[in-house]
Amino acid sequence: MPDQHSTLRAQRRAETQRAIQAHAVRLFVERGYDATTVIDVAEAAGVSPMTVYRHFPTKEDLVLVDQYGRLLAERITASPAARPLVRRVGNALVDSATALTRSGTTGDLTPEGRFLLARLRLMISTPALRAKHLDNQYALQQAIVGALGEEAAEPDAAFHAQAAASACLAAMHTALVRWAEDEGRADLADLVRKALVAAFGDGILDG
Amino acid sequence: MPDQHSTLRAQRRAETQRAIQAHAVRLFVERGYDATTVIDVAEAAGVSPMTVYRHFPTKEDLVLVDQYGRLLAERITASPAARPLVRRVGNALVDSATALTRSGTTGDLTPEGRFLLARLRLMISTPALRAKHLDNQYALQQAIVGALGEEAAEPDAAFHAQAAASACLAAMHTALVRWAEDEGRADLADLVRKALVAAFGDGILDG
DNA sequence: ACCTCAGTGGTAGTCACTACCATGTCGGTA
DNA sequence: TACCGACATGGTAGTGACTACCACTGAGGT
Repeated sequence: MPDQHSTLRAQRRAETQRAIQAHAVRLFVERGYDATTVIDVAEAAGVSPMTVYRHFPTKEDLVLVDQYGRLLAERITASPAARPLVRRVGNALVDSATALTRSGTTGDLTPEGRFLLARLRLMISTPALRAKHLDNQYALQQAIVGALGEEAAEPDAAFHAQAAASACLAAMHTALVRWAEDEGRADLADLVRKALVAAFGDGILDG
Repeated sequence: MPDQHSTLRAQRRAETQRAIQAHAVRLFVERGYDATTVIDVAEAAGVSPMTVYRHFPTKEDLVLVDQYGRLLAERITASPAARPLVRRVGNALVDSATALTRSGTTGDLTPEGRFLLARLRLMISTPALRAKHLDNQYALQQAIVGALGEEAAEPDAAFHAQAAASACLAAMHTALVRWAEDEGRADLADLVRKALVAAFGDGILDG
């Protein structure tokens, strides 16, 4: 069974990766990003420095790598193409925020939410992380615009698409920063909704 | 005359800095950013590597440092505070674009415009430069929002201000990218105007 | 003539990251 | 059961960005 083979390997690999990232973020929070070397992270995780680099191409990726960016992009491209772009993006943002931070029953932060909060604080306060994070967001913006296809072929349409996509992502970013400053007490999905309404008016939201 | 003293010193320093940056950008364009070391730049400029670092804190700043960011910020904060933010920012962007790229009489690109074009292409194509450039833009956004003072104290107003400022800067960025892709043939101020209109409608522009 | 100090150069070191090769170990196969 | 292959990992040696510390020089101002 080659399926099970690769599956087990992948699980093993994913677990190692998760452990390395968890130790990295913990150390970065405790000692600061710049004051922590990749060797420190490797020792804490019980692996060699080379293994760290095998799982994370750069030190920044120890904080920035997550599944949510790809998940968000999939969610956006999977939404009905007939609807306006800002609604598609807006709903994907709100849905993701809800799923990621609160458990439905208790309303408390999920462990993933707490981890995201720690990573966000690092991203906001550390210049190197902030810069690369913004570049990732810009790449997502280009992916969103690219998903429009020929719709954005002419200059004017392209300007519109870039403006709409960047405004969506800026709204998300503003909401994330506010959420992090608030220590995660506010509801992230709510903040995203408010930021989107502030940028585009009430029309974006469903229901 | 302590004035002349510091003035002459500053001129000397500024000239060295300009020469280093010119050689750096030329080499980056010729050989590529990653394939060019700071030592290469230092040798080309006829100075020691340490002198390069004295004038530019990081290798990225060899491409990113310019006076226009500060100039733009001053222009924005100097504009009448009574007017809407997007109009203030928009007019400052259009004015700066006009001043920086075309001579009034011939309509050709100024040397500064050609230099800006080369730097822009590097910023767009090199990940490290793009990331730090986006972080600089984000810092400018925060400065713009900060210039609003208590106007943006409440959450809702802050969301509005962040959304407006980021949309302005995204419009500028879109125009700059389009201008660079067009090899500088189009009129930058025109592109900025079109991007602003695409984002906000006709209302932003004066006259 | 002397002093000051900004601008510059040298040396040695840290750290992120890479290329190349060796090892082990686990899953599938004869 | 004995073997094989492939992937995850470890080691070594290097490059390049960047810093800390100290020394020199030359152009002001007294």
